Amino acid sequence: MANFQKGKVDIVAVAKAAKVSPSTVSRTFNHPDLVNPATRKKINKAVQRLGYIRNRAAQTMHGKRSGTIGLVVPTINHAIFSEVIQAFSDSIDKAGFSLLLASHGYDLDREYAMVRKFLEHRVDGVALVGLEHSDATNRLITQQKIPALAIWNYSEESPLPCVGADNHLAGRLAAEHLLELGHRDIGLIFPETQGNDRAQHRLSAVHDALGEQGVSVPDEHETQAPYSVSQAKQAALALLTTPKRPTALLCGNDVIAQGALFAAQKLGLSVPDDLSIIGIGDFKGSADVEPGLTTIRIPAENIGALAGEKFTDFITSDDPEHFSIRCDLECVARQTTRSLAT
Amino acid sequence: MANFQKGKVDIVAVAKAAKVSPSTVSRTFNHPDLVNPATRKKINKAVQRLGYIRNRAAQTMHGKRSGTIGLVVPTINHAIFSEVIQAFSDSIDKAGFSLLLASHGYDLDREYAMVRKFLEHRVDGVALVGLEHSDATNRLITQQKIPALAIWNYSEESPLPCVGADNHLAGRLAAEHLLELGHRDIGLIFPETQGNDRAQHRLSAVHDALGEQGVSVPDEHETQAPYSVSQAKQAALALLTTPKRPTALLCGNDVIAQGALFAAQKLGLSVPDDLSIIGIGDFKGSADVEPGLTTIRIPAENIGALAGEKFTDFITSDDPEHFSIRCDLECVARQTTRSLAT
DNA sequence: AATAGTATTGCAAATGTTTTCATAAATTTG
DNA sequence: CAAATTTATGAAAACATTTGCAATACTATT
Repeated sequence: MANFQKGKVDIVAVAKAAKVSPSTVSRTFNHPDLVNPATRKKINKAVQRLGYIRNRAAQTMHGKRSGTIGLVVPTINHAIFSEVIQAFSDSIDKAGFSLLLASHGYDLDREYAMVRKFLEHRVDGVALVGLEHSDATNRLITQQKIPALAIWNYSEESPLPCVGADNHLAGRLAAEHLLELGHRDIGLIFPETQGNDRAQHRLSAVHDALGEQGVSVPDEHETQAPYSVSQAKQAALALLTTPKRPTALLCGNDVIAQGALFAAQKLGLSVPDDLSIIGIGDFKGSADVEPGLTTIRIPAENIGALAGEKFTDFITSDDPEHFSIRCDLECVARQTTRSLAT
Repeated sequence: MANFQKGKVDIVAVAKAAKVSPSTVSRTFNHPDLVNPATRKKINKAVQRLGYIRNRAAQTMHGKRSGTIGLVVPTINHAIFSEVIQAFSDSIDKAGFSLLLASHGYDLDREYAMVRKFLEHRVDGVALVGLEHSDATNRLITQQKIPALAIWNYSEESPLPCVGADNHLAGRLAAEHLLELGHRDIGLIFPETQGNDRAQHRLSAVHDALGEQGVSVPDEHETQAPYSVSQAKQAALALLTTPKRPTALLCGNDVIAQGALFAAQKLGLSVPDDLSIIGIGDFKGSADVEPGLTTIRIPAENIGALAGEKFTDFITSDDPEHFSIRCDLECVARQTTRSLAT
């Protein structure tokens, strides 16, 4: 039972089955208050019986919203972003939107391609991670007048509305924490900053903060590692076996910090007695490592949820007003850092 | 420059600008070989100048594929699935498809709702995680004749084509590894199995394998924890402080195993000397923990990539043929397990 | 009971594309 | 050079909806 013969079930099939006009069926969905309750019941029964499912493509063509939001992230499978995606997804789902997701692997040209693809699907908005995008992308967004949003980063100068944290501040907080604890020989492990403004902002702020206290980082104590525990571990192993080992490691994010922690353990160094380690991010799990990782907490869930909420508001509002939100950062001192002053 | 006045740019605007008919513009996109190269050039120039972007909604309405595939996962932000999502996304992207993503938090009714939502968007296929779905979902899929695929699990009896690993086997392999090492007092930490056939299959296979060797697990050595490092750590702490501590812990997955590892470290137990720990999954990072986690490797990337490839093939093929693929498992012995036989 | 509303429904046009069919132009063939 | 192909283009119908407008039926008012 259900699903009539082979034919497609569209709104006119339903109309026929309920002995009304297609317009009335359409109205039952879109303006139920305009149709007689009795008729509505008939129609719903027909819908049920035929297994009719609305066709958003047809609606979209008509100028209605598509009900989709495109999100383009650097990568999906790094703890960093998967939390934001989850929160964002849940949040827009509440407002009835579906998520189109794509990743570009830190390649801004691919990011452009993804945004284009989403525009073909007539998404109601595009959310991007970070503030650094190709000119082509920016042009595309303004030209097509598509609602756009930058997630994860916050900056006053952002051309796009944004919801996120100030990465300069994140870097500064991390540096200041170590400085306060008396560290002067500080090693730095950051990812490639090209096309990654998060990392870039953090790193430059770290240098600024250290510089203000007259601390400089020798070249052999500053190294690069991608956001991968194993590669960060390798990089940290190299750094920690240089002649004059630093007393603290400041890492571009928690994944790297975790790698550094494992490297230290591998070398038999006691953390935090022989070496302090601080990360940035406070990802799921950072609290649970042994010892618990000291880090600058970036509220990923908050950011994702807030971004989704504000963005859908923006999209559905008649007179949308611009917004940008700076989410608060916090230094979470756990067990991987300690004061040198003893 | 570019973007003419305020008006919408559609295919007829382009046609007008290039002084051809809309049909020709459409053909330029869909069957370029049928149109004169000179005309094509004119049209492309017009497209460029007007900033025209094709409208897939209109195409879809016409019966063309929407170019989207819906993927419904339990959660996005657990390492378990984020890797599969990443690989699947990349894989279908190569075939020109976009990913609609949703999560249901292990609630099969929400899964149904998500699938429905995707059908409204006229996705070209739906991929689900696992083999256990609500009747409503199964009915919906067959009724609507939508290509569907189960990812992550493999089973002969699956009503849906599937690409994944045999979780029974995974559980069995883990149990056998511990048995071979001589362990008889084995603790089990698994997530709630309700609505999670992966966990359920693994757990029942573990019991079977242990039972075959006459090993049984006392109630106080079998506990539940969700896929969360911190909660697993709590559960493990409780389990490890029972009067007669087991010599080995078999964990439902690597996240739990990692939590167990941290718990052991917190209690001052040496792994693997005082306690062996084995996980299931081999997630990113499992190799890098200190000590490296012994686990049953489930090739998430492979599964995601293969699933995407086969599924898009299936969808685009004229005479699609059914497929199901069982991905190989492997016991990766690292440093968290050791033999009791000394 | 006639008038003015109001509630309910249907008709038809519009949305942006693709594709079939027909036509015109160019090219090949005998 | 005429006939037969082939190539290139356009006209129009079709796809599944929504919505403004018009028509009808019903209710309330005097």
